Amino acid sequence: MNNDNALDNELKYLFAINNIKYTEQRAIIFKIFLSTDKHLTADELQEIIKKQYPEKNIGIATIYRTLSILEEHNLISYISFGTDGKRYESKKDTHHDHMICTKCGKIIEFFDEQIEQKQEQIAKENGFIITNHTMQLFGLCSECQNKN
Amino acid sequence: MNNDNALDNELKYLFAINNIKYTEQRAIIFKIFLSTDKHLTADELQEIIKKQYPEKNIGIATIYRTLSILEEHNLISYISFGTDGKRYESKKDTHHDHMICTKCGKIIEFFDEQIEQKQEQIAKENGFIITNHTMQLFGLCSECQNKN
DNA sequence: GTCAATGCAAATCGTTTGCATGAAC
DNA sequence: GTTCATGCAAACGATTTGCATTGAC
Repeated sequence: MNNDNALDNELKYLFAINNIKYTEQRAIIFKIFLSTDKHLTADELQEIIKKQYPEKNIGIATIYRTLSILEEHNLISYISFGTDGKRYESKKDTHHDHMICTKCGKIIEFFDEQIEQKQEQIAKENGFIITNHTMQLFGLCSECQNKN
Repeated sequence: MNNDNALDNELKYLFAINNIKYTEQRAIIFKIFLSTDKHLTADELQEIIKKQYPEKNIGIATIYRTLSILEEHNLISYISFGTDGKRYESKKDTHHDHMICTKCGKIIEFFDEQIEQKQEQIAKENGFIITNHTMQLFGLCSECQNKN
């Protein structure tokens, strides 16, 4: 399809300026992130690939390696909590933090300029340079509060 | 020693009101948390036990089980990032968040009332009830900035 | 005495690595 | 053609589990 070719060319360019060699596997993985707002584990990604590209077989090792590369180049980011592994999301949206429902797993994204500024200020006061940060509020989403 | 007995009795009481059966292993683990401000992994805990209580042998499974129980009852809390496992700390200190140096692993604790209030406000706006939260600023501590 | 906690070893889960093969430039 | 990416299977590290034994009440 034309649209797909156009997108592929965009990806080739994006990868090129990031010094990432273009391969079909990497493009597929990145396109999945562009088309969803979900926070995916490596496993879930592989499931999606099986459904969406049944003729392709992308090994789990390749998925992990690709996720690392995309993350190093700041094209995706991840959140992680407990033992359940990392969940990745595309960085097409601006930075934000997460509220996570401990009952149903729902993730709500939010952003607060004031908190961001405060974080920078606190870091500065401690002679610390922030390269990255995560903030996660755990609790119950409104639906789960009523499900008792 | 008398002091130890007094502490043990306090722990017995603390465990009792939390509905945690008192065992020597659990007491040892909890006492280590009371006597340090470090953020410990299960492994590190076992090492400390080997040194501090050479005559005791506490299995790693017991340590993990105890950590879960103490955490469920809010007597300890943990931070986790990446694949390196959870790091636990006692809750004897008030709530705080963490700055983590990605070079040397140093952890700086901090607390900001304004951020805490903002978090509550944002949660409320989303109909979300916070039970718990973590905020981690990753970057370089002042020493590591100069080590280049 | 009963039932839950422990230690041990085996199992599990997410992730990483070694290696032979295949694709990108 | 050379170099780097892939898929597979084996390795890994943190954590969990099954089970026989021990300890708490």
